[in-house]
Amino acid sequence: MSEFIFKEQANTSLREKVTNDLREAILNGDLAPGARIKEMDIAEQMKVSRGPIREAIRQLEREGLLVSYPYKETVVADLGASEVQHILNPIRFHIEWYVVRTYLNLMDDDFFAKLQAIVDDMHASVAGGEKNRLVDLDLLFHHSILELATERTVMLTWQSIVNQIRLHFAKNLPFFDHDHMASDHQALLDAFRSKELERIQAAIVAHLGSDENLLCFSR
Amino acid sequence: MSEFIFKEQANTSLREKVTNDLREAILNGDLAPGARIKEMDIAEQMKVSRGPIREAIRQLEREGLLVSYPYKETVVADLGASEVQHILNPIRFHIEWYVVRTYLNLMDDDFFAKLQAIVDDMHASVAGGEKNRLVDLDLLFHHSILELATERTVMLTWQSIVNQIRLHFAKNLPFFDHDHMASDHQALLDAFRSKELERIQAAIVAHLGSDENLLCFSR
DNA sequence: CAAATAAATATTGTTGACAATATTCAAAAT
DNA sequence: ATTTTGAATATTGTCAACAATATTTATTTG
Repeated sequence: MSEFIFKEQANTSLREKVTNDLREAILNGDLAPGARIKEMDIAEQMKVSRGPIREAIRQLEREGLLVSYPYKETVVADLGASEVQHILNPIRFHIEWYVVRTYLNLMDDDFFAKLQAIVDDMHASVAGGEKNRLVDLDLLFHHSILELATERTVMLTWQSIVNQIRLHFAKNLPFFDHDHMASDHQALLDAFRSKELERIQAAIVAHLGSDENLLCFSR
Repeated sequence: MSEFIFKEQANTSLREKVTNDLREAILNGDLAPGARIKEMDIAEQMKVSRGPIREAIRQLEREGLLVSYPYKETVVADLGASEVQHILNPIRFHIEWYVVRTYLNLMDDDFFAKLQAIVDDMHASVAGGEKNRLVDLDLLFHHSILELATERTVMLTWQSIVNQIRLHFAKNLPFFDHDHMASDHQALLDAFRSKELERIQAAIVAHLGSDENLLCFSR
């Protein structure tokens, strides 16, 4: 057989689509924090049975987007800014810094080009006022970095926090300096290109570490 | 109505019991890393239908104990020691250090007594050769600390890694110095009692931070 | 005999019905 | 009027049957 002409057809189960759609609705704000999730409602709107819905709920619960009270109800989670600042962002920082310093040698021209394309798109999004796209690109940038790692735990941990970060963005995006968001990632990329660990660390700290919660790692 | 005489009856769904039993089996080693999980097998052994089993699988997947390949199979996850060292333990460190420095004022005599009882039990477990109990007590010690925090994210993050830590323990316990495990926690507790932040930080670093991955935080 | 094809089996994915639990609302009692 | 009780309703939890997909085995074909 000829090989690798076509990309493998994604075998997405209904459950997976439901999970994605539900997550999207939460991050959109269509389902605001505190909103109750009624299985039957969702099932009817999506024209599927409750089975896949329930499985999706279990998954989103573990992603921190839903909170479920047995035999009672499940509601959309709320998230304080301080939790992002003191807990989630430091974890992001830690993982990313680990991956970067461990897999720096895997960063080649192709990789840099890919990141540069994302940053360029970010600038375009800012200019065009496409705020949601800006968030997607921001997280895609970081996702691309984490893809360098082979450890399953890296992606697993990322997935356990990334959607809470998205929720935070959705809530607070209006208060962010969008220009700064784009140029910040350019600075990160430039630091990667230099391959100087200290400069890279400083860039990541500047990007993720707030002044209130300064982190310094050695090695 | 009279009040607070009886403890609230735990309303555990079947799904929850299944989740706990499955998790237990994995951590016991009854289901070793790589072992395939056949829904029907489990369902028949537990005498329940596949519904709750599938929901439990989704949950344990997000806890990092199972890996699921759609339409194919789900297997018990494997975990490298380096992932614990470089990713999970640093996250533990971060959360615990955040909670301790933030909620230090909540540590009262009752709290210390509770931790002391756990440490005493640890020593007893070492003497009695009850290794699994030692692990439980170790993690209970840290869980008790995290309970000081009110942020939902703290427990959520802990839950997303604690069972992987347990899996790591189950795999490597024979190579640990059990005496040292117990006395290490006594040192932590003594540091808490002193309420000196620098001493506490040093104790946590000594406990969780390896020399290869030294962490230092300010504030 | 080796490779391709097709039938048979095993396993996961989905559904709709039924059971258990919680909530709401109206009637009764104090 | 307030509380208590109990029926009615809504919602979540569980199940067993059916559908879709993957794997294995047997069969054919060159």
